[in-house]
Amino acid sequence: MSLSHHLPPPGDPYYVYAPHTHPDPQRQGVLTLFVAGLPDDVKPREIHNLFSRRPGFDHCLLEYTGRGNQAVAFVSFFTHQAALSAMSALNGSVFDPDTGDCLHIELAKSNSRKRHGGVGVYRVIDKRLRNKRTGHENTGDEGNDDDAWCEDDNGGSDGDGGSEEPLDTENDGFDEKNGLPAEQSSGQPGLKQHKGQSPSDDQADKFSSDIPPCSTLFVANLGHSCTEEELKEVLSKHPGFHLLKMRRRGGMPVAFADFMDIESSTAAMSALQGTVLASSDADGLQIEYARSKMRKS
DNA sequence: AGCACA
Repeated sequence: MSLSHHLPPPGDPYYVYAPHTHPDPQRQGVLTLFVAGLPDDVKPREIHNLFSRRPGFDHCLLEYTGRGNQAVAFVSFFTHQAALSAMSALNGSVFDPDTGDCLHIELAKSNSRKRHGGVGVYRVIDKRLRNKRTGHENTGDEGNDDDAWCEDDNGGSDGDGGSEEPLDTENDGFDEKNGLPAEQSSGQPGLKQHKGQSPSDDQADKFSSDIPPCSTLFVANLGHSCTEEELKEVLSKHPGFHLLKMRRRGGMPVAFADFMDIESSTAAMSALQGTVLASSDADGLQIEYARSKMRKS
């Protein structure tokens, strides 16, 4: 085992020694996540609220499959890395603390088509059959608008590779009691344990980020005693990291971390969001895209 | 909540 030939060229700070792990070459570049493990009474806004907070979020689609009383979702991101980051952040997290339902997330087989109208926030496809005896028809007449706009526009003559609607049916091998390691929580922030009330559903995504993706990150909520070296130590573990600049304007210090590209900054942000440093005062790092890119050298 | 450097 000779790992030494991976050594970076001496004196090249821009060298990326881990050009991003891509466990599945087939699905490299896929922008859409397949989300299973959802309860049958999941609402499209819940999916939207959850994923729209993730950096690089583009759009989502909830589909009530006719099978197994379960719904699946397709969540698309602007970059493949953003999709991977969201997947690692949310996969395995408890979606409903009441029932213990866990999210199962993987890369979709193909990208979800973007909603071209642009009017609706999220898309819904309801394939639930009313004639089938389900005994679980809890959303039958609550006046919900889940089936308001079931889109079925397969007039797809768009020359983008013929991406069809991702109709996955082989992914529902997730029984509610199939061996889900309940203690697989590897320190994931996971979901908040709101039971009785969902947090201001339709407006929650207003808090996410109206800041467009940038290859420079804005890092806040640093401890008073945080040093540039401490932060750089953490950042430099992430591919594409260039350099760090710290500022302290009276109060708490803030920092700007520049990356090679938006994919790198997005991945690092997702990975480091909320990280508690030794110098942290309260909570962890708060990272956003910077409003402007760091000036080049 | 706090976003500079040119």
